[in-house]
Amino acid sequence: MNLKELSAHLGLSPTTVSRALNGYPEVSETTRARVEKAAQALGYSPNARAQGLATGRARAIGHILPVSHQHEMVNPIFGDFVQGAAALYARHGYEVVISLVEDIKEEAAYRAIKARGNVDGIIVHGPRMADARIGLLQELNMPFVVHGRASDIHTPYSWLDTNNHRAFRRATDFLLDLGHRRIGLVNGLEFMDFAHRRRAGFEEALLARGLAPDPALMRSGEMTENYGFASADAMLSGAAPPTAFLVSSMIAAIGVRRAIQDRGLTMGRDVSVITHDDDLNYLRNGIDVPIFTASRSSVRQAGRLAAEMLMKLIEDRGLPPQTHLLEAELIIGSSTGPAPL
Amino acid sequence: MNLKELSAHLGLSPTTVSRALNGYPEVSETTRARVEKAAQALGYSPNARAQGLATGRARAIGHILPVSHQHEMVNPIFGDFVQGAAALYARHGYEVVISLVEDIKEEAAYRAIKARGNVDGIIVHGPRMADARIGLLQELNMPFVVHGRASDIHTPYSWLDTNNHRAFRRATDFLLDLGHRRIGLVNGLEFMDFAHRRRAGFEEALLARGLAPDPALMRSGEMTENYGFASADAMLSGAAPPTAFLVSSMIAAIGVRRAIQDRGLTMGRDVSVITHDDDLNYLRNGIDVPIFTASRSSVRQAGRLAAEMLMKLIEDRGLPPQTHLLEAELIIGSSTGPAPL
DNA sequence: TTGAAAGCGGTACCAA
DNA sequence: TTGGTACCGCTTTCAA
Repeated sequence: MNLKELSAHLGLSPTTVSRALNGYPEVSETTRARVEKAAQALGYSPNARAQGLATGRARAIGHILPVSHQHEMVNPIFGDFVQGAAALYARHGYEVVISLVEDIKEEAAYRAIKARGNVDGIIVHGPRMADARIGLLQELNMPFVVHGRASDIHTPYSWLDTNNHRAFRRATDFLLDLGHRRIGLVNGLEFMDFAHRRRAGFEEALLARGLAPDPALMRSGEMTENYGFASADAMLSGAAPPTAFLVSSMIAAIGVRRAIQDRGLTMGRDVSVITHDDDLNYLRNGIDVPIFTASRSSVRQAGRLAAEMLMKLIEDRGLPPQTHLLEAELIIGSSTGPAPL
Repeated sequence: MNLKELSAHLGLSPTTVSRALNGYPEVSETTRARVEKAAQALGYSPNARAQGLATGRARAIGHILPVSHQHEMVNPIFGDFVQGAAALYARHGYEVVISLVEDIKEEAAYRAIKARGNVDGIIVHGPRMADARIGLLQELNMPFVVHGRASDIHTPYSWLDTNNHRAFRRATDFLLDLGHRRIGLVNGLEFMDFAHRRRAGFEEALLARGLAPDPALMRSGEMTENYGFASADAMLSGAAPPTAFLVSSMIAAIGVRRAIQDRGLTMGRDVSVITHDDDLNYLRNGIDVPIFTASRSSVRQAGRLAAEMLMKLIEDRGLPPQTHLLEAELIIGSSTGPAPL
């Protein structure tokens, strides 16, 4: 059932039927009612491609996942983020299109996405410090919102981020307040913007107490369990091992905890661990780590916010860049908690 | 840059340029080379909507997530599944379109998806026992692959599933072999097909040893942490509490373990827990549960397989239904393991 | 208030 | 081997 058939069925022109269905004012109310009833009854839905071709709008948002050859950056929070966003898009009649883009072919890929024309806007995931995608999308005049930020880019653009700096500043302060002086940082890849900010927050807290960050206690890498294990193991076998760890990812934290256990040390007594990027459920389960929340529900919430921002930008192209900074919570109600020294 | 402009630039007709770019044999090699070079240089990419309108093919696959008003069925494995699938689609030039569909409006939504025409095929997630979507999609002549199965549907259709029955049969046997006789089943909603099959496997194992399934030790519900807690707590406070739990989801298992701990019982000594739907990482971390794998990587693998099946169906409409049954592994190498009685 | 007709950017048939 | 032309299904000007 397409527009032509529907209009023939009604004895009207396609023009009138289109206008009736799209809420144009010049259609008589009786006609509109008749058209809407018939459309409903016959199960007519406009063909999105034809509509898009005629209007130049796709009514779809692209979510771009960078995939890298160097490191397998499967982002575990992506699913929740998209789920939150999709719920909002659906309410506004937008679809979600997901593309995996290899970082090598990035520029060509974005240009092709623009040319292919099946999205009206883009959510950029996993920004690097000096992410070339931002300038590129601006040049292409494609509306976009970055989930995260790019510290080295100084032109204004729309983003939404958690306050990684403050979260790690507070987490470090918390450990320092407990008396810890040698804290190991197991961080993500530091060309990723979030990892950079986390490290900055960590160092700021140390410096504020007159402590010099010790390079031997700071690691950066792709956040796998093995990376967490290797990092913690190396630090623990050093001359002056840490009494606490601040870990940028729950997955890496698993490795860190394994390294601690393998040495016969006791979590929460000999060594403490605080981690980010996690779900509160783990906490309630009595695992002895306080957690900076990037809980599943908070990630969905971020997705919803990002969707809202982007749709606003698409529908009002004159809008200035939108930004939003979410605060991470430090949860301390764990069963044992990090050990004071 | 569109086809018309490109062809004008080359002094050729749009027809010829289109043929050159799409690999038609009747174009001379010199022309093709010239066209391809120019397209590359000028950054031409065909407009997907126009192409789709002309060909009737969208080069996109829809992933439909049912959202329910009764229960918040956010599927935690969805992200990984889509990630696996998307990697395969990308290789074949397909995009992924995600739609959230409310179960109430299901029929209308699927008809609209068909009519809108921006996907060539659909992956159905979260099938129920007698899932109406299967008949509907067949009626609509829309290629589809179900992730899971629908036991009450007997017409042939394409699906890909893990062997839930066998996984739970084996898990139960394992506990029975260790001497457990009172095993609590904390299952998903049993109108969901996977939960039904898991229960069947559980009961089969009991019956095979002449044990009658005890309704007091079997629960069905949406798999949240609180549900796991409430279920386990109720069972443990019963007249004859279970000595082991078989739990259909890691999230619910967290609640189960909390209930055990709250009673002062020790996991892996007083009460054992086996769970499904989990990541091996937890195991390696020494948590004392053996696990039926639906690990993140295995879910991605399932996504890849489903994508492959669906693209085959789309490209060869005459193909008979494709099916694929994945076996879940029982991993027993945990640090403590379930306690023998 | 309604309709005819010209696109939107491609593809594919038919003719040359 | 190449080009002209109709058409995919809808929107939107312009005219009636």
